[in-house]
Amino acid sequence: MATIKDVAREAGLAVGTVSRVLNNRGYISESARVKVREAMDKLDYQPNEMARSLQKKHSNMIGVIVPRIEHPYFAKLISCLEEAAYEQGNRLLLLNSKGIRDREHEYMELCRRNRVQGIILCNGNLDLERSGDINIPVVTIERKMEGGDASIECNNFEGGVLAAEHLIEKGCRRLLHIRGLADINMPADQRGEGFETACLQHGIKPEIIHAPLLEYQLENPEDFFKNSMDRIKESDGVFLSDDLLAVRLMHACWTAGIRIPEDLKVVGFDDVHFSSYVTPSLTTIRQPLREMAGEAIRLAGLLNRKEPVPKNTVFPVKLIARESSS
Amino acid sequence: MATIKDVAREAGLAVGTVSRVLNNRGYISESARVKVREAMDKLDYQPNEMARSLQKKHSNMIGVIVPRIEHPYFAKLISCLEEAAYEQGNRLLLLNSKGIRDREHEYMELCRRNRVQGIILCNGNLDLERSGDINIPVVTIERKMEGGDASIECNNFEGGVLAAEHLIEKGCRRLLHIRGLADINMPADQRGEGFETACLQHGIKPEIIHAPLLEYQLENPEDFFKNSMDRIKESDGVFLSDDLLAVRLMHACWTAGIRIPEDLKVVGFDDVHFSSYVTPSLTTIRQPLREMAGEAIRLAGLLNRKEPVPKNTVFPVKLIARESSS
DNA sequence: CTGAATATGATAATCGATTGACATACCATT
DNA sequence: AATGGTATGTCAATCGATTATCATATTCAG
Repeated sequence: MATIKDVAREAGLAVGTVSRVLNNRGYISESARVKVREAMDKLDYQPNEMARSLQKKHSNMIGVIVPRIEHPYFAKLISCLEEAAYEQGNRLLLLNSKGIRDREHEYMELCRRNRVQGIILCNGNLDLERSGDINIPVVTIERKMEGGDASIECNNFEGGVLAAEHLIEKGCRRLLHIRGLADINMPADQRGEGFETACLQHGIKPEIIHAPLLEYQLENPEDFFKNSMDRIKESDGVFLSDDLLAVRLMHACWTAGIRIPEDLKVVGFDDVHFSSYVTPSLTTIRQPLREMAGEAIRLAGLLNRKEPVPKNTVFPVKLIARESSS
Repeated sequence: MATIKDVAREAGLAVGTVSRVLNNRGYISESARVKVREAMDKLDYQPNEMARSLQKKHSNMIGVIVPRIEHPYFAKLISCLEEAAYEQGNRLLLLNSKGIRDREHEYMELCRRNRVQGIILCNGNLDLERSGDINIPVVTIERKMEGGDASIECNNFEGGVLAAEHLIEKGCRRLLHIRGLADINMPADQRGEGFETACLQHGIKPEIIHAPLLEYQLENPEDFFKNSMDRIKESDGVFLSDDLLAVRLMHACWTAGIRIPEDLKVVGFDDVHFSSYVTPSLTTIRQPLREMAGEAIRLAGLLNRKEPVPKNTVFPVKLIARESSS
């Protein structure tokens, strides 16, 4: 493949001049620009990013570590991150930790080996002390981590409040909250807190069911709903901590003959891809993922340039009313 | 960050020896190995992959270009690709073309700039001639491309046949096929061919509706199903060219009071994440994505080493019977 | 006409690792 | 004692770009 020297020779210019054209630095005449561009086209030249990164001491990549690519929430998040990275001239090095601690740690080191500009860490389980000495900016999304440089989350508490108020407004009085049980303290736990708080303010004491999750999914959906069905039947409005859980509940209700929304109104959280087209379509709390992803990438860039950034940014959420609570 | 020289100094060895330990090449004593490992740990050394890639003339990355990350089919595919890449020591450079021709082409060049080992091209629209002179292996998945070095697909035709036979076996006689209309000739078109062929063999002439797609999704679902509802009502079994389409059909049927599976049996294609838990759960044709992804990564590696590979590999499909056709 | 601004060339160092050539040891065998 | 395998050191080139320095040449304004 052609190198910058080939381009210089072809254009009849010095290597330094070509480099200045490429990086738009110093004095360059229009004629030089044209000559370089023509030579590049003729030789089908693409600058070697490896060499550039080596010289610049960092690549143009951003490492993204998620626990599950296929999960619709993460799929959406990755999509937003890719778009944001593209806009800011960065690339995504996508790494799937599968919630495996060792894998997550291994991927952090891999990011260092590749001299990424920053690491976006989504949820996951990484313990703090092991990654304390990483000298690459770490931005977390929807996850607490003391070792991180910046964290981004949505207003989970407010989301719970919105869900409660919506259900109450729709006439529900026997409220239930089903929350996924993660192994460490996550910002998402605040969803339930907000829900409870709002319920109590309206004089309602909600039921709460903890659902054991494995890699962000129910371990055994059939058993879980079978065991919980009595309590579900006693309620007329339920808020689930994520849309995946909500859709599974709706399926269990369909099987059990509980009609949604007539018998039971359902509100989820996240507003993932399928939420708008499942049957019935799902009322949910939407996280502004596009904005959150954009901010994460932006902060990673700022941190890379040693500029100060806010330690924690909270984005507003919005209730999207659909059929499941109409 | 520590360099190989620092490690050599710390271990009291020469740079060459350290390099040989790192790359497991030539003669190395156990004591040298230990000393190097200890020095690496002490200095928290991570080899600079940029420097390595520059020297080796290719990175350890594989570029993956998809038209939509968030689409559940691609999310699953990306997940499988990441896993396969991990197993073979490669990383994923994830690029979302959004079906935009220029973006896809831009991303191909970006892959060249990053000296990726290979490019996995999923569906998408890239025209052939523009990428003919790419000197990086290109493996396509579910997509025809003359310029590609290898293509991988599932047995789409057979999938259509399985769908038809399943519906007929379940007692359906008024069969319908709704297919997404892509702008170029894709392997997925064979799904409909297989369906038709099998129907005709059983003496049934299926109805066919073409659904206009935009970026692998219905442009206007409400209008589409409103306009098609009469023909849908006349049938008792429908095969859709993908699960996303199938779920939207099920929603439209729910709205229109058509019961699934009692009034209409539904079969989709792909077996994406939600297919097993939507209401009702969706009978579908499963592509062996894990195997297809593994093969794609494997072929990219072989091609990179100039080894011969099969030009086209077709994987078997399997019908997964669920509630929507029971 | 002179000095400043503009434009480019030539050259070399640098980023961090790989690799090969060559030299030099220390062991075992035979 | 000679031979050959094992283990390592030294040194230098290389990958492809960036960047700084210094030199040179042109152009233009005052």
